[in-house]
Amino acid sequence: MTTRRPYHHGDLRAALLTHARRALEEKGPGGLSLRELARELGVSPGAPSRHFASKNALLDALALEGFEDLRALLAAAQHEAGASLADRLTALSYAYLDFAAASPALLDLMYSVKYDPTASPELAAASQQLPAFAARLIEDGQHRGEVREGPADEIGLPVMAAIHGYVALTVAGGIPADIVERGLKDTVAFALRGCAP
Amino acid sequence: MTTRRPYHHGDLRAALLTHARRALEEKGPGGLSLRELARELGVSPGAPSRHFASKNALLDALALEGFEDLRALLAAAQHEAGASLADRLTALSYAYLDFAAASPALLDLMYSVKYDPTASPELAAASQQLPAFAARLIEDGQHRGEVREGPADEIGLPVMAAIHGYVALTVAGGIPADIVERGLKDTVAFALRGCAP
DNA sequence: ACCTGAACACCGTTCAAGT
DNA sequence: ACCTGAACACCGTTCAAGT
Repeated sequence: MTTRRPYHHGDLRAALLTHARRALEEKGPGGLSLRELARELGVSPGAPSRHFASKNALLDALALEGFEDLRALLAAAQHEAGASLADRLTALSYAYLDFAAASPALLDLMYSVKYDPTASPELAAASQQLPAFAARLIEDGQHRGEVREGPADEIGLPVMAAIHGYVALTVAGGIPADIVERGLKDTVAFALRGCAP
Repeated sequence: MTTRRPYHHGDLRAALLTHARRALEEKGPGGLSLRELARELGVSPGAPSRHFASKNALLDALALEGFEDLRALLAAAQHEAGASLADRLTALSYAYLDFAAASPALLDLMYSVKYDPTASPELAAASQQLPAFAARLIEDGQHRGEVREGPADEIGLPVMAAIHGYVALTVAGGIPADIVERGLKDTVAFALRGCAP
Protein backbone atom coordinates (compact mmCIF):
# COMPACT_ATOMS: atom_id res chain seq x y z
CA MET A 1 0.00 0.00 0.00
CA THR A 2 2.66 2.48 -1.02
CA THR A 3 1.41 5.88 -2.19
CA ARG A 4 3.39 6.29 -5.37
CA ARG A 5 3.81 9.43 -7.41
CA PRO A 6 1.27 9.40 -10.20
CA TYR A 7 2.83 8.77 -13.59
CA HIS A 8 1.56 12.07 -14.88
CA HIS A 9 2.48 15.10 -12.87
CA GLY A 10 -0.77 16.90 -13.55
CA ASP A 11 0.46 20.25 -14.69
CA LEU A 12 4.19 19.99 -15.05
CA ARG A 13 4.42 22.98 -17.34
CA ALA A 14 2.91 25.40 -14.86
CA ALA A 15 4.87 23.87 -11.98
CA LEU A 16 8.11 24.28 -13.92
CA LEU A 17 7.38 27.95 -14.56
CA THR A 18 6.59 28.62 -10.91
CA HIS A 19 9.70 26.91 -9.61
CA ALA A 20 11.84 28.40 -12.36
CA ARG A 21 10.78 31.90 -11.43
CA ARG A 22 11.87 31.37 -7.84
CA ALA A 23 15.14 29.78 -8.91
CA LEU A 24 15.80 32.65 -11.31
CA GLU A 25 15.51 35.22 -8.53
CA GLU A 26 17.64 33.17 -6.17
CA LYS A 27 20.42 32.09 -8.46
CA GLY A 28 20.13 33.94 -11.74
CA PRO A 29 19.68 32.50 -15.24
CA GLY A 30 23.05 30.76 -15.08
CA GLY A 31 22.30 29.09 -11.77
CA LEU A 32 18.88 27.88 -12.83
CA SER A 33 19.04 24.16 -13.60
CA LEU A 34 16.45 22.10 -15.44
CA ARG A 35 17.65 18.95 -13.69
CA GLU A 36 17.30 20.56 -10.29
CA LEU A 37 13.80 21.73 -11.18
CA ALA A 38 12.93 18.20 -12.25
CA ARG A 39 14.28 16.85 -8.96
CA GLU A 40 12.23 19.35 -6.94
CA LEU A 41 9.10 18.28 -8.78
CA GLY A 42 9.86 14.55 -8.45
CA VAL A 43 10.14 14.02 -12.14
CA SER A 44 12.80 12.51 -14.40
CA PRO A 45 15.61 14.66 -15.88
CA GLY A 46 14.17 14.47 -19.38
CA ALA A 47 10.61 15.36 -18.43
CA PRO A 48 10.92 19.17 -18.77
CA SER A 49 11.90 18.82 -22.41
CA ARG A 50 8.31 17.78 -23.27
CA HIS A 51 7.15 21.25 -22.23
CA PHE A 52 10.14 23.42 -23.04
CA ALA A 53 12.39 22.49 -25.93
CA SER A 54 15.43 23.94 -24.15
CA LYS A 55 16.51 25.89 -21.11
CA ASN A 56 16.46 28.98 -23.30
CA ALA A 57 12.85 28.31 -24.23
CA LEU A 58 11.97 28.13 -20.55
CA LEU A 59 13.72 31.44 -19.91
CA ASP A 60 11.85 32.99 -22.83
CA ALA A 61 8.56 31.76 -21.39
CA LEU A 62 9.49 33.31 -18.04
CA ALA A 63 10.31 36.63 -19.72
CA LEU A 64 7.00 36.57 -21.54
CA GLU A 65 5.19 35.95 -18.25
CA GLY A 66 7.09 38.90 -16.84
CA PHE A 67 5.93 41.20 -19.62
CA GLU A 68 2.34 40.14 -19.02
CA ASP A 69 2.61 40.79 -15.30
CA LEU A 70 4.24 44.14 -15.91
CA ARG A 71 1.58 45.18 -18.37
CA ALA A 72 -1.18 44.27 -15.92
CA LEU A 73 0.59 46.16 -13.14
CA LEU A 74 1.11 49.32 -15.19
CA ALA A 75 -2.47 49.24 -16.48
CA ALA A 76 -3.79 48.86 -12.93
CA ALA A 77 -1.67 51.79 -11.74
CA GLN A 78 -3.21 53.94 -14.49
CA HIS A 79 -6.75 53.21 -13.40
CA GLU A 80 -6.21 53.57 -9.68
CA ALA A 81 -4.44 56.86 -9.98
CA GLY A 82 -5.99 60.30 -10.12
CA ALA A 83 -6.61 61.60 -13.58
CA SER A 84 -3.80 64.16 -13.72
CA LEU A 85 -0.66 63.29 -15.67
CA ALA A 86 1.49 63.86 -12.60
CA ASP A 87 -0.55 61.38 -10.57
CA ARG A 88 -0.59 58.82 -13.34
CA LEU A 89 3.11 59.05 -14.05
CA THR A 90 3.90 58.82 -10.35
CA ALA A 91 1.69 55.76 -9.93
CA LEU A 92 3.22 54.15 -12.99
CA SER A 93 6.75 54.78 -11.76
CA TYR A 94 6.12 53.35 -8.34
CA ALA A 95 4.45 50.31 -9.86
CA TYR A 96 7.44 49.80 -12.12
CA LEU A 97 9.92 50.15 -9.29
CA ASP A 98 7.86 47.78 -7.13
CA PHE A 99 7.90 45.20 -9.88
CA ALA A 100 11.65 45.59 -10.22
CA ALA A 101 12.18 45.31 -6.47
CA ALA A 102 10.06 42.17 -6.28
CA SER A 103 11.55 40.52 -9.38
CA PRO A 104 14.90 42.08 -10.24
CA ALA A 105 16.25 39.02 -12.03
CA LEU A 106 13.08 38.71 -14.09
CA LEU A 107 13.21 42.35 -15.19
CA ASP A 108 16.85 41.83 -16.06
CA LEU A 109 15.95 38.79 -18.13
CA MET A 110 13.12 40.60 -19.90
CA TYR A 111 15.41 43.34 -21.13
CA SER A 112 18.52 41.28 -21.70
CA VAL A 113 20.18 40.69 -25.05
CA LYS A 114 18.90 37.51 -26.67
CA TYR A 115 21.53 35.19 -28.12
CA ASP A 116 19.11 32.57 -29.29
CA PRO A 117 17.88 33.26 -32.83
CA THR A 118 14.98 30.90 -32.05
CA ALA A 119 13.47 33.49 -29.72
CA SER A 120 9.72 33.79 -30.13
CA PRO A 121 8.24 36.71 -32.04
CA GLU A 122 5.74 37.19 -29.20
CA LEU A 123 8.64 37.98 -26.90
CA ALA A 124 10.05 40.51 -29.34
CA ALA A 125 6.64 42.17 -29.56
CA ALA A 126 6.23 42.21 -25.79
CA SER A 127 9.56 43.95 -25.30
CA GLN A 128 8.31 46.83 -27.44
CA GLN A 129 5.16 47.45 -25.41
CA LEU A 130 6.65 50.21 -23.25
CA PRO A 131 6.85 52.88 -25.99
CA ALA A 132 3.26 52.24 -27.03
CA PHE A 133 2.13 52.51 -23.42
CA ALA A 134 3.92 55.82 -23.02
CA ALA A 135 2.40 57.23 -26.20
CA ARG A 136 -1.14 56.60 -24.93
CA LEU A 137 -0.29 58.28 -21.65
CA ILE A 138 0.98 61.34 -23.48
CA GLU A 139 -2.03 61.50 -25.79
CA ASP A 140 -4.35 61.64 -22.81
CA GLY A 141 -2.18 64.35 -21.32
CA GLN A 142 -2.43 66.35 -24.51
CA HIS A 143 -6.24 66.11 -24.50
CA ARG A 144 -6.20 67.45 -20.97
CA GLY A 145 -3.89 70.28 -21.92
CA GLU A 146 -1.13 69.06 -19.60
CA VAL A 147 1.29 68.11 -22.36
CA ARG A 148 2.65 70.28 -25.15
CA GLU A 149 1.71 69.65 -28.77
CA GLY A 150 3.74 67.21 -30.84
CA PRO A 151 3.85 63.53 -31.82
CA ALA A 152 2.83 61.47 -28.79
CA ASP A 153 5.46 58.82 -29.39
CA GLU A 154 8.18 61.42 -29.76
CA ILE A 155 7.33 62.77 -26.31
CA GLY A 156 6.38 59.46 -24.72
CA LEU A 157 9.51 57.55 -25.60
CA PRO A 158 11.90 59.74 -23.61
CA VAL A 159 9.51 59.68 -20.66
CA MET A 160 9.50 55.90 -20.64
CA ALA A 161 13.23 55.76 -21.27
CA ALA A 162 13.84 57.91 -18.19
CA ILE A 163 11.68 55.77 -15.94
CA HIS A 164 12.93 52.49 -17.34
CA GLY A 165 16.51 53.72 -17.18
CA TYR A 166 16.16 54.81 -13.59
CA VAL A 167 14.61 51.52 -12.55
CA ALA A 168 17.21 49.55 -14.50
CA LEU A 169 20.04 51.47 -12.84
CA THR A 170 18.48 50.81 -9.45
CA VAL A 171 18.13 47.08 -10.02
CA ALA A 172 21.74 46.84 -11.18
CA GLY A 173 23.03 48.62 -8.11
CA GLY A 174 23.79 51.83 -9.98
CA ILE A 175 21.85 53.92 -7.46
CA PRO A 176 22.85 53.98 -3.78
CA ALA A 177 20.06 52.32 -1.80
CA ASP A 178 19.35 55.28 0.47
CA ILE A 179 18.43 57.65 -2.34
CA VAL A 180 16.38 55.31 -4.53
CA GLU A 181 12.96 56.80 -3.80
CA ARG A 182 14.25 60.36 -3.92
CA GLY A 183 15.79 59.70 -7.32
CA LEU A 184 12.54 58.24 -8.62
CA LYS A 185 10.67 61.39 -7.59
CA ASP A 186 13.32 63.54 -9.26
CA THR A 187 12.99 61.48 -12.42
CA VAL A 188 9.20 61.80 -12.51
CA ALA A 189 9.41 65.55 -11.87
CA PHE A 190 12.00 65.87 -14.62
CA ALA A 191 9.79 63.93 -17.03
CA LEU A 192 6.80 66.15 -16.24
CA ARG A 193 8.94 69.22 -16.91
CA GLY A 194 9.89 67.81 -20.30
CA CYS A 195 6.22 67.30 -21.15
CA ALA A 196 4.94 70.66 -20.03
CA PRO A 197 3.34 72.98 -22.62
CA MET B 1 63.22 19.34 -33.07
CA THR B 2 59.57 19.80 -32.31
CA THR B 3 58.45 23.35 -31.53
CA ARG B 4 56.49 22.81 -28.35
CA ARG B 5 54.20 25.26 -26.62
CA PRO B 6 56.13 27.04 -23.92
CA TYR B 7 55.17 25.89 -20.47
CA HIS B 8 54.19 29.39 -19.49
CA HIS B 9 51.71 31.07 -21.76
CA GLY B 10 53.21 34.52 -21.36
CA ASP B 11 50.19 36.54 -20.47
CA LEU B 12 47.35 34.14 -19.98
CA ARG B 13 45.30 36.58 -17.93
CA ALA B 14 45.15 39.19 -20.69
CA ALA B 15 44.57 36.55 -23.35
CA LEU B 16 41.68 35.11 -21.36
CA LEU B 17 40.06 38.54 -21.06
CA THR B 18 40.39 39.22 -24.79
CA HIS B 19 38.96 35.89 -25.83
CA ALA B 20 36.27 36.03 -23.16
CA ARG B 21 35.06 39.37 -24.41
CA ARG B 22 34.60 38.00 -27.91
CA ALA B 23 32.91 34.85 -26.63
CA LEU B 24 30.59 36.96 -24.46
CA GLU B 25 29.36 38.94 -27.45
CA GLU B 26 28.95 35.83 -29.57
CA LYS B 27 27.28 33.50 -27.11
CA GLY B 28 26.34 35.44 -24.01
CA PRO B 29 27.46 34.85 -20.43
CA GLY B 30 25.79 31.44 -20.33
CA GLY B 31 27.49 30.29 -23.50
CA LEU B 32 30.93 31.46 -22.44
CA SER B 33 32.99 28.45 -21.35
CA LEU B 34 36.25 28.52 -19.41
CA ARG B 35 37.23 25.13 -20.82
CA GLU B 36 36.65 26.33 -24.36
CA LEU B 37 38.72 29.46 -23.69
CA ALA B 38 41.51 27.24 -22.34
CA ARG B 39 41.32 25.08 -25.46
CA GLU B 40 41.53 28.11 -27.76
CA LEU B 41 44.63 29.29 -25.92
CA GLY B 42 46.25 25.84 -25.91
CA VAL B 43 46.22 25.57 -22.16
CA SER B 44 44.93 22.98 -19.72
CA PRO B 45 41.36 23.14 -18.35
CA GLY B 46 42.53 24.13 -14.89
CA ALA B 47 44.87 26.89 -16.01
CA PRO B 48 42.33 29.78 -16.00
CA SER B 49 41.65 29.22 -12.31
CA ARG B 50 45.12 30.62 -11.48
CA HIS B 51 44.02 33.99 -12.84
CA PHE B 52 40.30 33.99 -12.15
CA ALA B 53 38.97 32.16 -9.13
CA SER B 54 35.73 31.34 -10.92
CA LYS B 55 33.79 31.98 -14.09
CA ASN B 56 31.93 34.66 -12.18
CA ALA B 57 35.18 36.37 -11.30
CA LEU B 58 36.11 36.44 -14.99
CA LEU B 59 32.74 37.98 -15.85
CA ASP B 60 33.23 40.59 -13.12
CA ALA B 61 36.65 41.45 -14.56
CA LEU B 62 35.07 41.83 -17.99
CA ALA B 63 32.39 44.13 -16.59
CA LEU B 64 35.03 46.22 -14.86
CA GLU B 65 36.94 46.54 -18.13
CA GLY B 66 33.69 47.63 -19.75
CA PHE B 67 33.17 50.39 -17.21
CA GLU B 68 36.70 51.64 -17.80
CA ASP B 69 36.21 51.67 -21.56
CA LEU B 70 32.88 53.42 -21.20
CA ARG B 71 34.31 56.06 -18.91
CA ALA B 72 37.14 56.78 -21.35
CA LEU B 73 34.68 56.97 -24.22
CA LEU B 74 32.32 59.36 -22.44
CA ALA B 75 35.19 61.54 -21.25
CA ALA B 76 36.58 61.74 -24.78
CA ALA B 77 33.17 62.70 -26.17
CA GLN B 78 33.04 65.55 -23.67
CA HIS B 79 36.33 67.02 -24.79
CA GLU B 80 35.80 66.64 -28.50
CA ALA B 81 32.40 68.25 -28.44
CA GLY B 82 31.59 71.92 -28.63
CA ALA B 83 31.18 73.63 -25.32
CA SER B 84 27.39 74.00 -25.32
CA LEU B 85 25.35 71.60 -23.22
CA ALA B 86 23.38 70.51 -26.26
CA ASP B 87 26.56 69.55 -28.12
CA ARG B 88 28.06 67.79 -25.15
CA LEU B 89 24.92 65.83 -24.35
CA THR B 90 24.53 64.85 -27.99
CA ALA B 91 28.15 63.69 -28.22
CA LEU B 92 27.80 61.75 -24.98
CA SER B 93 24.62 60.05 -26.16
CA TYR B 94 26.08 58.98 -29.47
CA ALA B 95 29.21 57.69 -27.74
CA TYR B 96 27.06 55.69 -25.35
CA LEU B 97 24.93 54.25 -28.14
CA ASP B 98 28.05 53.39 -30.15
CA PHE B 99 29.50 51.56 -27.17
CA ALA B 100 26.24 49.66 -26.77
CA ALA B 101 26.09 48.79 -30.47
CA ALA B 102 29.67 47.53 -30.45
CA SER B 103 29.38 45.60 -27.18
CA PRO B 104 25.74 44.92 -26.36
CA ALA B 105 26.43 41.83 -24.27
CA LEU B 106 29.09 43.65 -22.29
CA LEU B 107 26.78 46.56 -21.49
CA ASP B 108 24.14 44.05 -20.49
CA LEU B 109 26.63 42.33 -18.20
CA MET B 110 27.76 45.63 -16.67
CA TYR B 111 24.25 46.54 -15.61
CA SER B 112 22.97 43.09 -14.78
CA VAL B 113 21.90 41.91 -11.35
CA LYS B 114 24.79 40.28 -9.48
CA TYR B 115 24.01 36.98 -7.78
CA ASP B 116 27.49 36.43 -6.45
CA PRO B 117 27.97 38.02 -3.03
CA THR B 118 31.73 37.80 -3.67
CA ALA B 119 31.44 40.57 -6.28
CA SER B 120 34.26 43.09 -5.99
CA PRO B 121 33.63 46.49 -4.38
CA GLU B 122 35.42 48.11 -7.33
CA LEU B 123 32.71 46.80 -9.61
CA ALA B 124 30.00 48.20 -7.35
CA ALA B 125 31.72 51.58 -7.37
CA ALA B 126 32.15 51.54 -11.14
CA SER B 127 28.46 50.89 -11.69
CA GLN B 128 27.69 54.11 -9.82
CA GLN B 129 29.89 56.32 -11.98
CA LEU B 130 27.12 57.45 -14.32
CA PRO B 131 25.27 59.69 -11.81
CA ALA B 132 28.52 61.43 -10.82
CA PHE B 133 29.36 61.99 -14.47
CA ALA B 134 25.96 63.52 -15.10
CA ALA B 135 26.24 65.82 -12.11
CA ARG B 136 29.48 67.34 -13.43
CA LEU B 137 27.89 67.88 -16.81
CA ILE B 138 25.00 69.71 -15.20
CA GLU B 139 27.24 71.86 -13.00
CA ASP B 140 29.10 73.10 -16.06
CA GLY B 141 25.78 73.81 -17.73
CA GLN B 142 24.69 75.84 -14.73
CA HIS B 143 27.88 77.92 -14.83
CA ARG B 144 27.14 78.68 -18.44
CA GLY B 145 23.56 79.62 -17.65
CA GLU B 146 22.17 76.79 -19.79
CA VAL B 147 20.70 74.83 -16.91
CA ARG B 148 18.25 76.01 -14.26
CA GLU B 149 19.29 76.36 -10.64
CA GLY B 150 19.06 73.37 -8.31
CA PRO B 151 21.16 70.46 -7.02
CA ALA B 152 23.28 69.16 -9.89
CA ASP B 153 22.74 65.52 -8.98
CA GLU B 154 18.98 66.01 -8.75
CA ILE B 155 18.97 67.31 -12.33
CA GLY B 156 21.75 65.10 -13.68
CA LEU B 157 20.38 61.78 -12.52
CA PRO B 158 17.18 61.93 -14.63
CA VAL B 159 19.24 63.05 -17.63
CA MET B 160 21.51 60.05 -17.33
CA ALA B 161 18.56 57.76 -16.58
CA ALA B 162 16.89 58.85 -19.82
CA ILE B 163 19.98 58.24 -21.95
CA HIS B 164 20.88 54.99 -20.23
CA GLY B 165 17.28 53.83 -20.40
CA TYR B 166 17.01 54.61 -24.07
CA VAL B 167 20.25 52.82 -24.87
CA ALA B 168 19.29 49.86 -22.68
CA LEU B 169 15.92 49.56 -24.42
CA THR B 170 17.66 49.68 -27.79
CA VAL B 171 20.15 46.95 -26.91
CA ALA B 172 17.37 44.72 -25.63
CA GLY B 173 15.36 45.11 -28.82
CA GLY B 174 12.77 47.36 -27.20
CA ILE B 175 13.17 49.98 -29.94
CA PRO B 176 12.44 49.11 -33.59
CA ALA B 177 15.74 49.29 -35.51
CA ASP B 178 14.57 51.89 -38.03
CA ILE B 179 13.81 54.55 -35.43
CA VAL B 180 16.78 54.10 -33.13
CA GLU B 181 18.66 57.27 -34.08
CA ARG B 182 15.52 59.35 -34.23
CA GLY B 183 14.57 58.18 -30.74
CA LEU B 184 18.00 59.07 -29.41
CA LYS B 185 17.65 62.60 -30.74
CA ASP B 186 14.19 62.89 -29.20
CA THR B 187 15.59 61.71 -25.89
CA VAL B 188 18.43 64.23 -25.94
CA ALA B 189 16.04 67.03 -26.88
CA PHE B 190 13.70 65.98 -24.10
CA ALA B 191 16.55 65.96 -21.60
CA LEU B 192 17.65 69.45 -22.66
CA ARG B 193 14.10 70.67 -22.20
CA GLY B 194 14.06 69.27 -18.67
CA CYS B 195 17.28 71.13 -17.89
CA ALA B 196 16.34 74.49 -19.33
CA PRO B 197 16.13 77.51 -17.01
C1' DA C 1 55.01 31.31 -9.91
C1' DC C 2 52.59 28.99 -13.25
C1' DC C 3 50.67 25.16 -15.47
C1' DT C 4 49.32 19.93 -16.21
C1' DG C 5 46.25 16.24 -16.07
C1' DA C 6 43.20 13.58 -13.84
C1' DA C 7 39.16 13.43 -10.98
C1' DC C 8 34.60 14.89 -9.09
C1' DA C 9 30.11 16.26 -9.21
C1' DC C 10 27.48 18.29 -11.87
C1' DC C 11 25.06 20.11 -16.47
C1' DG C 12 21.49 20.22 -21.08
C1' DT C 13 19.71 17.30 -24.43
C1' DT C 14 18.30 13.11 -26.79
C1' DC C 15 15.69 8.99 -27.35
C1' DA C 16 14.13 4.20 -27.07
C1' DA C 17 11.08 2.28 -24.06
C1' DG C 18 7.38 2.17 -20.92
C1' DT C 19 2.27 3.52 -19.16
C1' DA D 1 0.06 12.33 -24.58
C1' DC D 2 3.29 12.20 -21.12
C1' DC D 3 7.00 10.46 -18.63
C1' DT D 4 11.19 7.17 -17.48
C1' DG D 5 15.88 6.05 -17.38
C1' DA D 6 20.00 5.60 -19.45
C1' DA D 7 23.39 7.63 -22.41
C1' DC D 8 26.24 11.35 -24.56
C1' DA D 9 29.02 15.16 -24.69
C1' DC D 10 29.82 18.58 -22.25
C1' DC D 11 30.55 21.85 -17.93
C1' DG D 12 33.18 24.48 -13.50
C1' DT D 13 36.25 23.53 -9.94
C1' DT D 14 39.83 21.26 -7.27
C1' DC D 15 44.36 19.57 -6.42
C1' DA D 16 48.45 16.64 -6.33
C1' DA D 17 52.19 16.68 -9.23
C1' DG D 18 55.32 18.54 -12.46
C1' DT D 19 58.64 22.48 -14.46
